[in-house]
Amino acid sequence: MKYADIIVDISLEALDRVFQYIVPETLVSDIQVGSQVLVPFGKGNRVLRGYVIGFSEEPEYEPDKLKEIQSIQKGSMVVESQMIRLADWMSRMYGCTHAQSLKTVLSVRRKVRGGTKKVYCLAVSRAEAESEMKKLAVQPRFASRVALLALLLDDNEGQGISETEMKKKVPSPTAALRTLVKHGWIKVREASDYRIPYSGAKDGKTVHLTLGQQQAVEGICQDGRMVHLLYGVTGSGKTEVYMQLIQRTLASGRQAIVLIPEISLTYQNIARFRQRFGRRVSVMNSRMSDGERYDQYIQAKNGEIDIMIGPRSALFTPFPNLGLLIVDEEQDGAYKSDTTPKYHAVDVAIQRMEMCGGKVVLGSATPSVVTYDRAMRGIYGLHRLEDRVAGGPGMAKTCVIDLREELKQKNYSIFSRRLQKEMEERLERKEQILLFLNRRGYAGFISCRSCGHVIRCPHCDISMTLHKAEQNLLKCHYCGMTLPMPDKCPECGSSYIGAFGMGTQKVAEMLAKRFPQARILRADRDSMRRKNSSIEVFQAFAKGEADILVGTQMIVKGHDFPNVTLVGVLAADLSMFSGDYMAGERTFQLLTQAAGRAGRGEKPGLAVIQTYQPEHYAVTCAAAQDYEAFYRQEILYRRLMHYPPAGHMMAVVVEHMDEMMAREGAILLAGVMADEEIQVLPPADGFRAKEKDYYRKVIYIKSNEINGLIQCRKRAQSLIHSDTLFREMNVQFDINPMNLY
DNA sequence: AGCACGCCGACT
DNA sequence: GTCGGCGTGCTC
Repeated sequence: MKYADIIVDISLEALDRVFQYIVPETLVSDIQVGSQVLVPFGKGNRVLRGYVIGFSEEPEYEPDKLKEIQSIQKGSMVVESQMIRLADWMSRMYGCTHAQSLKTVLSVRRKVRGGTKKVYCLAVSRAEAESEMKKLAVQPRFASRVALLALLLDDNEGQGISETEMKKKVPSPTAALRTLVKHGWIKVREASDYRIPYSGAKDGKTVHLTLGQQQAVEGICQDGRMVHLLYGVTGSGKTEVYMQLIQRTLASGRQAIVLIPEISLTYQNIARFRQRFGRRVSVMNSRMSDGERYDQYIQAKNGEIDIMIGPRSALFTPFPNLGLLIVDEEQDGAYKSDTTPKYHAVDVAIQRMEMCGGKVVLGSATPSVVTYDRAMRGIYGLHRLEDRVAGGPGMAKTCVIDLREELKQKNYSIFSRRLQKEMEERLERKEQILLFLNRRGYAGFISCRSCGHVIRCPHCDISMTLHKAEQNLLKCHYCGMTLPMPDKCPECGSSYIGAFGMGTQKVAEMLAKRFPQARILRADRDSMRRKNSSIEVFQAFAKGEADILVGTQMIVKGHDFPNVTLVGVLAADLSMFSGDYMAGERTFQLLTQAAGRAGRGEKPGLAVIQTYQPEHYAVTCAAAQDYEAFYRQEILYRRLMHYPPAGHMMAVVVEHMDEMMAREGAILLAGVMADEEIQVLPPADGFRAKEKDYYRKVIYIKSNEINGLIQCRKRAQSLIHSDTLFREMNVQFDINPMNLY
């Protein structure tokens, strides 16, 4: 006997779980995951729409209570079916439950369905209602009805009251509402709360593509491969290529999704999309409420829009015939979800398009090593936009400053002499300066100020981090290896060795001391707590209300500042030794982006990169703006160490209130996961070993095949479910992690 | 959400 | 006794 796991009517929160049904013999050959079926449900066996999410051979519920599936909806797979198959894939890939992946993919399930909500209002005149109320008030058993009528008489200004509002004032109004409606005293009305869509006009102007842009568009359309990398520097006109591709997609009756890392980032570009495609475009952002997002999904499903622009979650827009999925700035870390399921938007995008037969276009000026490797191996199509569009900004000059040399020259300041000189010039000429502190992923690594040497784990070849709490031990957080903190540099014997650290606040203070005449603005997490203050600070700086803007990565990803002609990277080392295998890639990307911030206007720009390791390829290649050279170096390291794309990795994060328990759990898990095909590193302390009373152990696993990781995760999960030791334990799995745990 | 079951007070 | 109102809990 075959049984199917089915979820019914996805718009209902209360029914958000799996029900098992018998698959009748006649349907066995037709049914599959994602199939839409009709099933009898509840006491009255009313027929509901359901979706198949899986099968089993054994009943997991009292067999005599199981009902049979009534029928399968034939014909084309509707959007929901596609999305459910996608969720099913995510569950298997990322090891989460169906409930978790369905919540992500179907994203918004509201208490009230369909963008409208039910409200109650009087069906009779106020006078009639009042007399009825007085009649009922004589008997205490009508208390609920009296209260409800009073409520409706009280604040009814014609808009009605929803049941949830009533629940706040009357204990349980459902039954009383039922009788009142039945007797005709009150009625139900559907109140629409559709958002007003954007109503802008198209400009309808024709655009002339450069030769490179034309070749990219034709190449992507004619090439049989599904995934394409559009590789071009900022200002090379990727957006125009996107728009052409979208236009063709729409012309063939299909829809398109454009993913962008963050909404503020490409504000200008969104305006361009709107001008071009008018009201067929919808824009989603991460600050939107579930309700607003739901309305957009409904519009997409109903064919009222055909283009969705937005962050990660826009990936799940239920377009019925999606033909194109663009991921702009595909290397951006924001595409990796930090909550379960920890999916990567690029991978899910590819999976979704495989299911509906469309194309994926990944755009970037500094592609991720994984993506570029696939393009180099011919798995993805590769299209280069070599030239900058005429009239656009020129390339900034770069210069690398060796901070070891500054130390030798007795300059102990955090600003090199060259940077100071350039800053003075800019201040005099009334041009603006960006000072960038790349603290992203920063962990306290140990380096020598004198020779630049950084202490790395002998096994994992990543920089080790200092744990002051434990007698100054150095730890590798991949394999857990520890070393004593040396008092002299093992390379050159200098005693100028120590933890590297610097804060934006400290920089701002030193800046004020050195340049008392300059007006300084700060932009980092701490100074940006208030919701809109980042926009305010950026706008103030753009208007010229300050001379220097000091900040973290947000300033290199922020707006264009045409009057900025100098960008200073205070210590490239901060991101270069962050203690994971992606440190080099991240540094190269940040430095390239920082350099790109200088000279966006007509004036020539300069980027000054300060570092203790000027010979590191992430620095030299970024300074030369040479992505190819960087890739060639980086891929060697990845292959040598079997890091992605040469292999796959999984982080298993184990958290418990008690450190011994966390350790024991991690050891047990590492034990069941071990296998000849894969390499399980010994459990190590997390990068943040303790957080909010929870101790954190991390196990890293490497495997050439992703299936190896999925298999060993399955073994770990069945241990977690069977052993009571894991009851109080929080265990998370992350395939190809991008952050430190 | 919708449906039924069971409890409770009032009424032919 | 039985009828209708009302609260509660379940739906494979």
